[in-house]
Formats: sequence, C-alpha cells, structure tokens
Amino acid sequence: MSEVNTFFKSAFSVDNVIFGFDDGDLKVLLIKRGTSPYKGMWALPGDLVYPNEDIDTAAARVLEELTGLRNVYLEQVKAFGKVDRHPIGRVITIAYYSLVKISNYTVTPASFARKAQWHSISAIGKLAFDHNEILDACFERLKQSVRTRPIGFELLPPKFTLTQLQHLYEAILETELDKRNFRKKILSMNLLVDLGENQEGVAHRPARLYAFDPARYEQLVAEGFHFELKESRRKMNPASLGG
Amino acid sequence: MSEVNTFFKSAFSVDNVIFGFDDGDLKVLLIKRGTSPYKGMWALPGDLVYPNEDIDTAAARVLEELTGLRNVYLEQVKAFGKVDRHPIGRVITIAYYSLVKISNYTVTPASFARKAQWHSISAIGKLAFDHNEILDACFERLKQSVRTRPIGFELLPPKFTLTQLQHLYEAILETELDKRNFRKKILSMNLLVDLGENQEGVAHRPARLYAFDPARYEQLVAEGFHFELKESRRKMNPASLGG
DNA sequence: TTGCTTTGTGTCCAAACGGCACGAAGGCCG
DNA sequence: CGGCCTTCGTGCCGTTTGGACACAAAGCAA
Repeated sequence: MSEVNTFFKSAFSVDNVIFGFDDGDLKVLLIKRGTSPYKGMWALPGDLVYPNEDIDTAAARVLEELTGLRNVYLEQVKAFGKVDRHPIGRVITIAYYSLVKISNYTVTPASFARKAQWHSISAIGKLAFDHNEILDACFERLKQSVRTRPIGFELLPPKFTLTQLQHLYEAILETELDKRNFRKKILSMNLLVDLGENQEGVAHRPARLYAFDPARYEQLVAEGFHFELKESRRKMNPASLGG
Repeated sequence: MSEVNTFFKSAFSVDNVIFGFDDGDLKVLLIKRGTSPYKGMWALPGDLVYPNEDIDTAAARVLEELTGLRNVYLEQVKAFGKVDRHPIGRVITIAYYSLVKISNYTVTPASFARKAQWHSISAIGKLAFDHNEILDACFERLKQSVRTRPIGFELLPPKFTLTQLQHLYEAILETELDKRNFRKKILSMNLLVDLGENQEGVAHRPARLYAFDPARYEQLVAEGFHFELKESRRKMNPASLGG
C-alpha cells in the first residue's frame, strides 16, 4: 500500500463559471482574490473538494456559498490537470458552469468576504491560474449545449419576451439572428406558453410575455422531439469568392 | 498549511475507453482485473496519474502501455468523482476515449500481464467500479463528436470503401442510413480523395477505395466549412399518429 | 456462361431555411 | 387629444436540404 500512498498527495478542486444574462449582455461572476497566490486578481469561484464530498455537490456548494442559490442548472465540463497549474502543489480542478437568473442574485455573507462582481463576457482580462482557459472551455460548452437543449431559459426570468430570448441566444452564440425566422422556429417547437400578459413599464408597444414549459418539453422528448437550433451558417464574404 | 494538507489525501486516475471498429462492429478494449478489488471482472484500462504527469499524458500512457500505439485520437470526456466510487480510498477518475485502427492493435508485453480483449459494444456486461457509467458517457460523447468532426476515419484503415464508412457511422450512431443519401452527403463535403484503386480479395464486385484528406479538411474549415451529419430524424411510428 | 453478391447511381417530393418590409400597438409629450 | 417615437408582430417566396426509393453493371466463382 505504500506505493499507492505516494499518489495520495494531491488535491482536487472545483471551479465554477457562473453565467448570468443582463439585458443583452452575457456575464460571468468573478471573485477578486484576497490571498496569495494571484492576490488581487480576478478568478473563477472555486474551492477544494472535501474528502467526503461528491464533486457535483462541491460545485453546488461553491455556487450556493457565493450566491445563496440552490437548484440551479449546473453542468460539468471537464477536468484541468496540468502539473504546474497550481503553485502550491498538484491540484486538479474540475470545471463546471452554471446558469443563474441574475435578478435572483443577492450578495450573501460569504460573498462579502471576497469581492464578487459580474463581468461582461466580452470584457474579461487576465484571470488567476489557468482560469481563462477554463472560462473559454465552459463558454464553448455553453454555446453547444444551448443549441441542443432548452437551457437558455435558466438565464431568463420566468416571464420573458421573445425579443429577450432572441437577445440571449445572440449573446451566447455571438451571432445575429433574424427576428422573424427566430420566432417562427421557437414557436413551432411548442415549448412556450403564451401567458396572455404584456410587458409593463416600457415606453413603447409592450411585448407579449411567454414562459417555458418544462413538462411540455419532457413530453415532447418522450415523443421523439429533439431540441435543436442550427448553427447559423456563416455568411460568405463576397470578396472571398472567385479565388 | 496544515488545513490544506487534509485535502491532499486523494488520488487521481484516468480511465480510457478505447474504441475500435471491426467489420461492422464497434468494439471496446477491456482488461480483466487480476487483483482486488473487482478481481476477475472486466474493466476499462486505467491507471493512477503520476504526481508529475499531466492528465492527458497519463491517458496517452495508459493507451500506449496497453496497445503500443502513440499519436492516437484521444479526447477527455469528464471526471467521475463520487465519494465511494473506489473501495480503497478517494479516487477521482478522469475519463477519456480514444479511437484506434483495430488492425494496428497488437498484444504488447504489458498487455500480456493483464488479459485484454475487444468486446462488442452491444455485449458488455457489468464492469468493475463505475465503469459502465463511464463507458456510457464516453459512448454518448463519441456519438456526438462523430457528427461534428471528421474523426470517424480514425477508426478505419487509411484506405476504405464508402460502405465501410457507412457501416461505421451506423454502428456509432446506432441507426440505419440510406446508402445513396449517405454517399451524396459525404462526397459533397469534398473531404475524401478517390484513390482510383479498388478493393481486392472480395468475392464480388470490388468497391472503390477512398482516403480522408486532413489537409483538405483544415483548409475547408479555414474557409468556414463545418462538418456536420444531422441526427437522423426518428421515423414516426404510424400507430402513434391520429391520437 | 451463368449465377451470385455488392457496387454505384438519379429523381422527385416535402420540409426547412433564410432573406426581406411594413402596419399596428402603446407610451410620451406637447 | 393628436402626433410622434419606439418596438412589436407578422407572411411570402425562392433556394437548399432531407429523405424515400430501385435497378443495371461489375467482378468473382463455379
């Protein structure tokens, strides 16, 4: 057993890319590190995994300690395990991303200690450790998952407009979508219920409100339905033709 | 630091789902465990990760020790970290799958020690540890990756027929494909080069041989091409209509 | 030469995609 | 109350893609 014991000298952590969506902007919740290493730098929230804790549980704990939120969409992406990725020793980290309704987020005691802040995904600088790499991997995964499963709604309030939904997809997929085609596509899936209510407090024609119907989705899946938004075909630049 | 040290009591392993394709049948290379725990049961090849070894390197090492193969397609899938998944202690494992040309596989000294054998994916019983769960996750990932990237060729010899390629996709996607439509689709991608040679040694009309052209693929990608095989739409059972 | 097996190929219809423009609703302001 | 401003909501049509479908020709073997 002593040979085996030479292996038991490493630790593992979870890191969590917490996505939120705020009025057209996709955001990530980062914390400012108060201790070495990388003191003062922005980093992904994460923690070492307790010896008797499942890794999924650890990821959920990190999220809850920071935001107070439970029962949030959480997906493991992959492990990062370069030998030298952590200065204090061999630490393999397992990356998750989660989707939160940003309006539900409130500062909790735990998050007072370390400064936490939403950062627009398009304006994130150098992060601590290999967290840029982790963030990129999670964003890529999100892009992919959002096209395959109806998880985008996790980022929106329970009642939302189709325009909000479209903006959400545009922010995640980093592309523009055609309004009419997007609506045609989404509505044809029969996943949304028309709440019969309108937006309030806007200085223009108010939009119809919709809600996602998870039960309906489950039923459709059982009938063979498969949620899919095609990757938008890249528009060919005319200048690149004729070569 | 003593608090931190309580965390350094766990180990990491990698487990590798090695896929091969043999004449219509998708296979997985398993080893029979010679030691406890789970002695005598079939298991995925895997090993603890050395303290100074990257996890990707460890996965490649496991593969090479067993098959003698290097430079093989290898993709990390995810980590499995339930507290009690390993009887001897806390061991988190990181799952990979790899794609090998089964004809290249030869028994190596290392694989004499522990009995290794290809198993048809459709006939795999209860495996050691949580390896069934790992296998399922890797198979799912393979299904998905094979539709998005031209990695299927990794499982075929350098020269192959379109029928072989079709059978490969059918085995992975667990579906049947239409011969004419499959050919139309694949050939329209311009990824294959017609070698101008024919199959030999078959007792019937020999098929044309093709090869995958990676350079061509890279170039097309640079021009915005995106490899994609649509998920075959499930054929609606007529009996379920008219409700 | 005949028979056996597998190859290789084209058409047609239906569905999905993608580009595009304007009248209608409601709030605001004067 | 009327006019203005902003965003909402909607339909058509040409093009592309998907999917069903059958048979003659090639090569080998006996």
